Amino acid sequence: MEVSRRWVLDIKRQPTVHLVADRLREAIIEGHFAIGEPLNEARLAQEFNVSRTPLREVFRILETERLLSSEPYRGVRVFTMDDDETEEITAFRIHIETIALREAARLAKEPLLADLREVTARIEKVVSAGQRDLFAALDTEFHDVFVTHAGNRYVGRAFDLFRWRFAALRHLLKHDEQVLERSCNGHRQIIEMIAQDRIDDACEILGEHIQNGKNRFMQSLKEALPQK
Amino acid sequence: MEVSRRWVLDIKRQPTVHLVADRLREAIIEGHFAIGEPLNEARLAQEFNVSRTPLREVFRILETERLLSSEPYRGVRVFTMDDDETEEITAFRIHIETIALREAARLAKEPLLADLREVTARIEKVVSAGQRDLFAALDTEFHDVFVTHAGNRYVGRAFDLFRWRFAALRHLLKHDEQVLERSCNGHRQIIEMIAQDRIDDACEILGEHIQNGKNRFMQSLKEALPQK
DNA sequence: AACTTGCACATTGCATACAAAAAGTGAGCA
DNA sequence: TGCTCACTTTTTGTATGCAATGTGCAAGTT
Repeated sequence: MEVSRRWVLDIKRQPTVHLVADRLREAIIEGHFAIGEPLNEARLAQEFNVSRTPLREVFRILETERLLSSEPYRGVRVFTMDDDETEEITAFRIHIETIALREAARLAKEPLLADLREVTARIEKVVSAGQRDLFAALDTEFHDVFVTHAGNRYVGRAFDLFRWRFAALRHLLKHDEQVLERSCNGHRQIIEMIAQDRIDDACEILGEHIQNGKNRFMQSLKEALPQK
Repeated sequence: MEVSRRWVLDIKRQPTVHLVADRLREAIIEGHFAIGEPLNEARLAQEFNVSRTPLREVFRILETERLLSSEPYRGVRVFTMDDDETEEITAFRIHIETIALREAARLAKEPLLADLREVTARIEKVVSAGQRDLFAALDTEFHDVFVTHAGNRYVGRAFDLFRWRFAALRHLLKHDEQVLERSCNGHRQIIEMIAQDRIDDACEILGEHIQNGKNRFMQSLKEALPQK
């Protein structure tokens, strides 16, 4: 059995479905489509230089990930979120991130703190340089740190239930100086609380931090959805 | 808008992908395939009386739901779980069900209790009749009650991350009288604690209840996986 | 004018055909 | 026996064509 050298050959061609799925997911996250925008199979297939068959498989994947929604014989469109869902996703996000924070602090406190500080340093550099457009991506990174140290794949998958949506929506947000400053403050406080083993306090602040973003999201969503 | 009579026309044909996806998912859950069993596209398509094209879309859906895993050019197979994953899924399940219990008790205590009691009554009837094979499905129902009353779609989706797997695996479990009795006891205690607004205690018992099942699952999985 | 009806066109759903990769087979050889 | 290598068979991956469904528009009716 030639399994021993398998890794050598792993440059092998990936089926187009994976490639296209990754590219389309990224395109959605990067905001290249509007919220709720319908996607035309034939046209999109042509743009990706593939046939409709693999593209349809991609649609089913992203549909299951809830980045797309579909109706029979009417095609797929980019996800949307109403106010109810925004409330629910926020409540859920607080739950999951709290779990991740607690687990990460319990299992790997020092690596966690190191990574949080590293990301925070980059954030502050960006903020003080006035590059507000870069903030959102880094903020996402900050929150990702908790999951990566929580050491539980299912927590990661639960995270994925909202991560893509927030990633996609963050392009709608406008950050002013005040918001950025408050957000950075939150990050600093969370790190401090973890360092002092005041985990309950850290979770409390994390929850408020997430909650703070919610209303701004809801506002941005309304502006992005003129329909009805 | 003619939405008022929409139900009249709702007999319209569902695309086969949905139908096949539901049937295949159910087949996996009902244990018609072995853990890790490879699925042959052409053969399965023939059995479902569809072509390979829609079946492949179904594969992508169930793959994203993690009921199937796939390797390029080597097809898909039914999921498996190693010990690590069993640990992680159990820890995660406790987290999510605890969240669901708390939210349900907060938002809809009385309907929650009513449903829990109703399911419990059916469970006890089945147990006292010695129909042990029906127990697992009803136990799943018991746990579902928390989610349905938690009023948060994302909690439901997080639940789905492990629900299908447990549903599929429960067919591997053998229940003896003692285990069933202990399980019923757990249910009764949980209901009692919720009724008395002792939510922390209820969560504690729920956690132990779930944890109890873990080792039996791990044992059953080992027996079902002779490979290596 | 508002509201249906019929029809052409656009788009999705599915089956088939072909291409590409993996798995199986067996002869040849040490 | 155990190994390699060429070849065949099987299986997966992708493209194309046709059928089924939805959409838009214009003519006809009240």
